[in-house]
Amino acid sequence: MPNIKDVAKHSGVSVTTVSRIMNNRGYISDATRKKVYESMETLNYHPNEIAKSLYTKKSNLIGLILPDVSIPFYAEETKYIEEALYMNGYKLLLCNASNNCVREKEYIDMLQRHQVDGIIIGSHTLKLEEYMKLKLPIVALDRYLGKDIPIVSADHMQGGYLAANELIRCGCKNVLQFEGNSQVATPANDKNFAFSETMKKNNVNCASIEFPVNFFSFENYLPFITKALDNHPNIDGIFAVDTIALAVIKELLLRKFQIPDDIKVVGYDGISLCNIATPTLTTIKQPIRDIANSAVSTLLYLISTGNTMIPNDIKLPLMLCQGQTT
Amino acid sequence: MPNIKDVAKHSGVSVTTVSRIMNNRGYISDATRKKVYESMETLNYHPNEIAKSLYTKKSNLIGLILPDVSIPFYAEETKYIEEALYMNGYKLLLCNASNNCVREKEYIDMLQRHQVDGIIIGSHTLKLEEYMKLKLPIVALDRYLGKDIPIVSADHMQGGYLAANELIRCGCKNVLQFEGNSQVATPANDKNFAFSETMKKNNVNCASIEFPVNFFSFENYLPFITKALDNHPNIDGIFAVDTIALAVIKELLLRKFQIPDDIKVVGYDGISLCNIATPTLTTIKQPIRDIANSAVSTLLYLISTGNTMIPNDIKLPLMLCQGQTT
DNA sequence: GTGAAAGCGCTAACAC
DNA sequence: GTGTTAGCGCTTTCAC
Repeated sequence: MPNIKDVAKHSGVSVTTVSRIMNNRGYISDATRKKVYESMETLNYHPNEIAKSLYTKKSNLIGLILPDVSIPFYAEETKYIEEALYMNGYKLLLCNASNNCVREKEYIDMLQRHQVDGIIIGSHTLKLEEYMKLKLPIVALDRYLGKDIPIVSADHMQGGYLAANELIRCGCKNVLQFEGNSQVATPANDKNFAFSETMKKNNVNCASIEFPVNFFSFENYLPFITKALDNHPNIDGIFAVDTIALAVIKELLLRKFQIPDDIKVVGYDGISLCNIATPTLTTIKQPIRDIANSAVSTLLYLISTGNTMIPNDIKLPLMLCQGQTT
Repeated sequence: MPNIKDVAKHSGVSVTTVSRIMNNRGYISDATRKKVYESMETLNYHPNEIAKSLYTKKSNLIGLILPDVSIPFYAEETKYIEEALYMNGYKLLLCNASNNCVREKEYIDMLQRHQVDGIIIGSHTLKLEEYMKLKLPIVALDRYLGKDIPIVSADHMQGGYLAANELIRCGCKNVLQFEGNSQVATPANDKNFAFSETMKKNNVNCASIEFPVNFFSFENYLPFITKALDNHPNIDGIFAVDTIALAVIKELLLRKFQIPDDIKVVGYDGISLCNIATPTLTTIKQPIRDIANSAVSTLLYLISTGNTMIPNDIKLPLMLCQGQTT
């Protein structure tokens, strides 16, 4: 691989000049510029970002730590984050922490060694101190990682309210919600609080079932759901995140329930699959793209201000997406 | 951030000694080793991989170029690739080419500038020459990128055969398959060939419909599917990749078909959602994890041998996953 | 307008 | 066992 010296030699100028041309700094005569560009072309020169990073102390790399990209919600989030970073000249180092604290710690360490300019974290298996002692710019995706670490998330209070209202509108009197685990420190738990509060205010019976921590695999859902439905035979409305809602619907259809006649279902997240499922799922859609964009712009802001200006937490509005389950 | 010099000074040794300790090279007395480790701890030292990479000419970074991580199949593939890389001490730079040749070209250029040690490519929007002129180790994921670029994929001939046989077993006499676009140079097209050949041999009528290029968004599927079903009213079996199969099922149920009584459906890919859909989809499951592992080990092999030993293409076996649609 | 040279943080001869 | 030093490919100050 040719380097800047080769280009300089080939075009008969100094490395300084080549560097200036690459970075558009200082005055360069058109003749020189042209000559150098030609040399780059013929030599098939690719500037070495690593050498540049070493000097400038800027890698243009951003780490993204998630529990698991293969979960549809995270997969979509990742896509939009990558896109927003790309638009701003940054590249994405993807880390699947797999809800494993050893791995999450190793990833954070690795990202630091690789001199990433910042980290977006949507996982949370470590102690708050671990996050707070990092000297890097960090943005949390829907997680409470500690004081002074800005959070970007949907406005889950509003989300829970929207879900509750949809079931109330449909005349439900006896509902069941599947909650995320309350141990996980995430604003997303607000949706369940808002949901049951709204139900209470409207005199609707509301039972809640908490999912175990890190219960992400589809195979695990069904037995858990079966038991929940057995224990709550008289419900007429259900609220759960999309993937669980889809599994619930599956079980309900097996039990010969008519949806939405006998029982209504409202999902949460708004992953693309809701539209392709049968029946299509009524769901509260998180603004995945806006969340990604906000997370990226917040992080870039932190980077540009040297991580000293702490921006406010950001809460983005959700939307009801009407499907065939209500 | 402290550097190797600071550690050396703090522990009263030379940078060489510190470097040796970090890399476990040469003889070091236990006392020195202990002293240095302590200094690292107290200074909160993180070795700078960028400086190391500059010297060693090895970044331990691997680029992954895909059309779109948010597509479930790619999302799962990405997860396993990341995992396999992590196990081998490599990190993943994720690139969504979005079926856009300008972006794909920019990504390849960017990955080269960042000195990645290799690239896994599951996209294909550029000319073969563009891939072949790269001096980097490359592995193609289910794409023909050019001579001497090894391909890892499922054995799609077998896959198409399995799909056909399942429909034949169920007594189908008049089937329809949705094909990927034949313009895209991928071994995956083999499945459609094998499918129709097997049908022919068994005297089953087989119509084929080709999807437009880069037709990935769920919203686009339905009108296309509607038209296809209108044009083929008397079919009793359908073969399509999972996401399309799910959309087809949706439309069939809308038309009051009984599945599988009136019509059988076989999917392809075996994404996790097949199990959670209602009815669960019978599908030909690609060995996503094995593909990821093979792609990574092939790439690491190329890297270790200096990209000179061209390994054979790898074709991995698929499996029928029985669901409720056949 | 252009060049010489120092230095970013690390590794690896080579010396002792 | 440990230290001195050149150099990886780039940017930037300072000099002309």
